[in-house]
Amino acid sequence: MRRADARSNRDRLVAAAREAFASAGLEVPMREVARRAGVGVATLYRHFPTRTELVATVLVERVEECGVRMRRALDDPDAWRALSGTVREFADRQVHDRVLNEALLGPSEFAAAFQVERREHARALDVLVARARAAGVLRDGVDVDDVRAGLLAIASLRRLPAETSARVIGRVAGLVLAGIRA
Amino acid sequence: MRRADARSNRDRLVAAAREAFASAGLEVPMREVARRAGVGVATLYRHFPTRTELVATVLVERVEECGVRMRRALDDPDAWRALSGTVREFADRQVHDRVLNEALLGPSEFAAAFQVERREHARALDVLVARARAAGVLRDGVDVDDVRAGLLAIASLRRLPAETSARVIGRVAGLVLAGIRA
DNA sequence: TCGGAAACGGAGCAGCCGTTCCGCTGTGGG
DNA sequence: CCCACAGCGGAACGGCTGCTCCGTTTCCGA
Repeated sequence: MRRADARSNRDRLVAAAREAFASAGLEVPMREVARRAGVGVATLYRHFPTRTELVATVLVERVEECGVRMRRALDDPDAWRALSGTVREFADRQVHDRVLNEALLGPSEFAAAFQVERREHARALDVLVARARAAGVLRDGVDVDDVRAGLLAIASLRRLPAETSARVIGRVAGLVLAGIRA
Repeated sequence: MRRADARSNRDRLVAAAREAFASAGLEVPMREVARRAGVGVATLYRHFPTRTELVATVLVERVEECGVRMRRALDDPDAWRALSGTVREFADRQVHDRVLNEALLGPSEFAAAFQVERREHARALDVLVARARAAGVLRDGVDVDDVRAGLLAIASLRRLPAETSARVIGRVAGLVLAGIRA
């Protein structure tokens, strides 16, 4: 990538991929990403030798963003607000960016690229749930696996058509929160 | 289908399709269904001109079975037991037969073939929820759309790998029930 | 028994997909 | 300014899918 045009094409590809993934899901054809970026498929493949690498590249930035929010939640002194806010943010992301959670939950082919982040995320969730339980705001018997199952359920609603998914996801998030609260 | 061998092949195809759909999901290739039935693809296509018709044929029997259970729930004098039992049965079906709910919920390509059943199902759920609310066992503000969203969430967990889905679905069902109960 | 229609099997078609090849283009160091 | 070569576009490949065509086999009534 010694030439300036190559770098600019790379940037346009990443931007096009981010946009395409967010709006059409992770399974948009490579041709479509190239088309949106206004380049040929060969150019796309020169910068990202496989589909997986393109997805991983787009996802790292989102995952980092996500880590920031998690750390902010950990700083919240109100244990219930921290946990419920995390669940709601997660649901929101599902609505506006149908891609991200695939990297953090679910046995996705991209999971391998984010092992470290996934573990960090899981540990943060452990802490949030433990603190909520210590604060007595959780229903008896609820554990972190329940919360994780709830998040997974929200995440798997991503495949619904966009018009209905926002409404359904919102309701499910409310149900999950009501279901774990004391 | 004037010949006996044709009828027997048809039966074998339906059996193979039911088995294949239940274990591998609705998207198994037609070739694979034909292979399991021990016939050629042309035979499969002669009996079921499109993939959709095959799926619909396999699903009707399940859907009817489902209607029976719904009617049984409507007869239950205990409103909470009727509703929660329905949710749990729904979750169970998701675990053991990853196909059925696609026909009853969700904007699937097969929805059209089951309009009547879907409407009946929806009305029965309306009644179950209305009775549960009248009995005072529902949390304030919970309506039938919340329950439907919960069912949809359970249904969309179907794509998880079989080992984990049973556990996750069970937990989500518990969460949903806890989330709607007073 | 026998012959024609019914039913069959599997190669083949069209249309997706991710990925690669290769001849041309246009950038930028000398 | 100029031309080597990094970088490009898009046709093409291989592999998947749902679905069709057609030569061959098999049933079954007369």
